[in-house]
Amino acid sequence: MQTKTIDSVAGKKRVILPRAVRRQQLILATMRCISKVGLSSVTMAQVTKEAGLSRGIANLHFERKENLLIETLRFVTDEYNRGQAEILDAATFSSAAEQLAALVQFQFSRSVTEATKMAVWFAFYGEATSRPTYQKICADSDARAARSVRALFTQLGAMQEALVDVGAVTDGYIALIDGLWLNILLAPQKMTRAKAKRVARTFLEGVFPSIKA
Amino acid sequence: MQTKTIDSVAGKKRVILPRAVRRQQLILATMRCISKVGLSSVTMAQVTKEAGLSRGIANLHFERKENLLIETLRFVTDEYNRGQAEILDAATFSSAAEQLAALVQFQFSRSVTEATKMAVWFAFYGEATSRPTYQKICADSDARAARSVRALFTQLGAMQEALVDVGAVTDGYIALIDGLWLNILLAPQKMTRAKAKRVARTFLEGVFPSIKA
Amino acid sequence: MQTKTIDSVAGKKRVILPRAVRRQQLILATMRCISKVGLSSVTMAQVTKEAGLSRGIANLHFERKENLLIETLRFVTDEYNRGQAEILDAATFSSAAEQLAALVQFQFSRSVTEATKMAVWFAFYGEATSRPTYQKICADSDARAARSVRALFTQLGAMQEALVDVGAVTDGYIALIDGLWLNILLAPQKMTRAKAKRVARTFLEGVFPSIKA
Amino acid sequence: MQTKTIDSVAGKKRVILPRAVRRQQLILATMRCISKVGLSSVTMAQVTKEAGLSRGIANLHFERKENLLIETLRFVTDEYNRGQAEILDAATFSSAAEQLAALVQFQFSRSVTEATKMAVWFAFYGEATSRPTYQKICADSDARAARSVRALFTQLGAMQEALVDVGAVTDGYIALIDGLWLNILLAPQKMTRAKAKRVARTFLEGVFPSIKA
DNA sequence: AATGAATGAGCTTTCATTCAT
DNA sequence: TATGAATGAAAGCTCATTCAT
Repeated sequence: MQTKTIDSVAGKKRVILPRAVRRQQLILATMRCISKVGLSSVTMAQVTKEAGLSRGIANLHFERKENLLIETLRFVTDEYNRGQAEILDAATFSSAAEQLAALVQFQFSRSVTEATKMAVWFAFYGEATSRPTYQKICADSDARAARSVRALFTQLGAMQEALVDVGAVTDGYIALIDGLWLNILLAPQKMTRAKAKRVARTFLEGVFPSIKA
Repeated sequence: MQTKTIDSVAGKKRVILPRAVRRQQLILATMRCISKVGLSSVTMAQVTKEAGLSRGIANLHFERKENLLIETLRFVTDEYNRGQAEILDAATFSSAAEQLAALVQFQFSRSVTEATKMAVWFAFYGEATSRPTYQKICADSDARAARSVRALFTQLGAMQEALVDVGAVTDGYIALIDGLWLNILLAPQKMTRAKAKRVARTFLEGVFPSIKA
Repeated sequence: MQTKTIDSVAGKKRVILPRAVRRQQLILATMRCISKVGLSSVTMAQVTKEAGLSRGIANLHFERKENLLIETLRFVTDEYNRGQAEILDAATFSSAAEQLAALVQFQFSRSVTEATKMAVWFAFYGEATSRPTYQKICADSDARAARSVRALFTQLGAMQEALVDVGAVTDGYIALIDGLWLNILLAPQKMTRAKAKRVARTFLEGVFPSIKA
Repeated sequence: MQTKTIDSVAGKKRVILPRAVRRQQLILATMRCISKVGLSSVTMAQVTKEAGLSRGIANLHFERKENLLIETLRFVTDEYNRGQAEILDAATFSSAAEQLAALVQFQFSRSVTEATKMAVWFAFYGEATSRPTYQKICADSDARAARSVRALFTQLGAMQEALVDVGAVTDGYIALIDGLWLNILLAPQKMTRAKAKRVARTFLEGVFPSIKA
């Protein structure tokens, strides 16, 4: 509704902050809104209210709603990719098996699987078919993620007695993770993080028996 | 195709058709629209135009847009569940292994994985978090699908030498299929139906060695 | 996605009228508004209110505000050109001199010089430089008007003893009329229609002495 | 030109210049903008950008957009009136006829008829009906201009054999000039300055035969 | 005096819904 | 039933204006 309400009563002080800070405030608010009302119902008014900022600020920093949404998707994918890279590119692990364990741990960490993020993730997946920009960002992120997983699997495969089809296994693993995330999103009480981790580990142990404790 | 016939019947002025026919015309048009422009951008005008019908007819048959969307989701999930049930409830298979093969075949059949349907499917998944109605329909459908898969897996598990954690395997398989569908949707040229079937079969053969030809 | 709550407040009876009627209602309302508040301040809300119609109807019939404005300009120029053509193309006059008198009479008729129309006319002239579409409509209208005036002047010129530079006279006459209109618009109490007619006639009599009664 | 010097002085950061200089920078920028995009589309952002100044400076020097526009109109009318006065009030001419020639020369000088100025002029005329302030400035300027023209015509009229209706001639001449300016603005390639001067001179020679060379 | 980030009123436009035909 | 003109709430966006720096 249009009524001049409570907001104006508060008589907020005008604060000036760096561009990057404002942008992140808005992106985080956007994530919360998408999670709350869905991508198709988010409005700029909601987002700015959620961020505790004025109506005009989003346009000041992102120009168009579309840009804010794209940056939000980028934020989520970048964050995930950075996290995964930290594990897979790290030299701190004594073995590939250990790295694998860390990967599973990360993929189903509270931070990665928190409802807000999962919701954002799948909200954009759902629109990706019809939005080339979303499509590209998702595809690029997926490809990057897959590449480093494949590298790890190649290492592990070399250690196995039997021949492993690394390509197929990578595809399968990636799909499995995506599917588990979807289940966590849709039925969090049925698919817990612990359960998901167990399923993922079972899959991996089936393929790479050597990693079994 | 059936729709063709229906469409061709539709003339220019005031053709009166059974309620069910009109509803299906609109639902199919909605699916095409969602696939084309995304769930968040579909408009009633688009849908009715796509269906070759008048602006007002959607409200006549569905009352609200929301209802049309819900019915569209129901249409897709029901169709899938009916198809899966046909296979899993059938007495025509000589063995559980054969039934499993048919299941995989079905899940990655052209009909099930066609872009339009996948797009609709994930469009609604993306909104499910924030829409209890979508959530429920998706959850119910998933549960039904999982139940019959689990039944089949239980049968197969009994035939194995080693003990199989049927629950975990079912969860894993369901997740794997969902993930593969997602990949087919997002990168169809990278994840083909053939590849997806191979990945699914590999997963199953890992768990149920007895099904290997 | 847009969701709408159903709250039908008691209101005006919904009347359905032909497209052409609605368009004209809106164009006339636009003219009144331009005259009242100026081209740069007209809003769609004002126009529809002035027309006694709903907020959405202008977009229904003109799609964009810009189109409504263009059609308004067209309406005014067409009406003028039609009126002028009626006089200059008419076979009902016994002499060119008579026709000339009728032209002056028309150009400063109450209908042509009414404040609303003059305001619209010059409002668009003022924007024409920066709007190719306005520019073109104005230029086309002017050219059409000039052509038939020139034809008449050519006839009259042939009847004169001295040589008349018809081109220059036409340009001068057209400019004079435009200037008089401008004065009528800006200072209606100083430049009356009667005065303007006298000035125009004096100009013409200076050039074509034969028309003097 | 003077502005150039001013502009080149303007560096990058916090150059402080006299109030009058800043105001003129902004007024000139406003004129260019009006000519480019039209009065109804000028924004403060555009103007300050055109002037190469910061967003906030216009408000600092003019308080409101409306004031800047009014000052712009004043600038244009004052400049014109000063120029015309220089000629008509001058004691340097040996005859009224010579003065008349100089007036025509001035009125269609490059400086007076340059596109930017003509555009500004008619942009404000177009809005004058609905804006008392514009209306008044235009009317005052017109009256001042008319007064001195009338004085000159009175002189010339006294030198004629036949009786001249000075009032009507002045009105006619003023209207003619306005109309010619309008034509120069709307169709500069059809109505050149030279042509306009010829038309004006022809008008004057018709009224004051004595001025003919 | 000068800057530009921040604000929010108000604009155009979209579109689900209603309803006369 | 069926149509599409009409409605108006609500969305995105613009931009004059304010004000901390």
